[in-house]
Amino acid sequence: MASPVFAEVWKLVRTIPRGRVATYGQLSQMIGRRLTPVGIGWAIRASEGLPWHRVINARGGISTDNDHPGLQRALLEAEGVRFDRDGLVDLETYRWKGPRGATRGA
DNA sequence: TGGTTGACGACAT
DNA sequence: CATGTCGCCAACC
Repeated sequence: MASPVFAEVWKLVRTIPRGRVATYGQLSQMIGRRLTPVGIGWAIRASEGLPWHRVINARGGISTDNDHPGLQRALLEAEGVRFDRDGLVDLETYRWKGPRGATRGA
């Protein structure tokens, strides 16, 4: 693979529980800021078979609508993630806290 | 080899 | 509150 950081991103994305979401900036910080949010996008885009639909922007909105119109939202809704009228996810509710954040009850 | 763009984010205006 | 600019890492031309 191109870079170990990519693998980290992939592993991290794979760790996101079903019905939960993470932001690009969040993942960027999780890997120690070794990759910028844009880099996260690159890593995910260059991967296959990942739950990429669980990765959204800092506003809780979809940033992949250009590549897959409506797909990401549909996939998330299929997992029980609700969108408001602005098409945004309530990060306070669905934001994934990380691999160790699971220690706390929902 | 160098410059620009991008599945983004935060701050300044 | 909306728009503009810079930062960041990797890919593309």
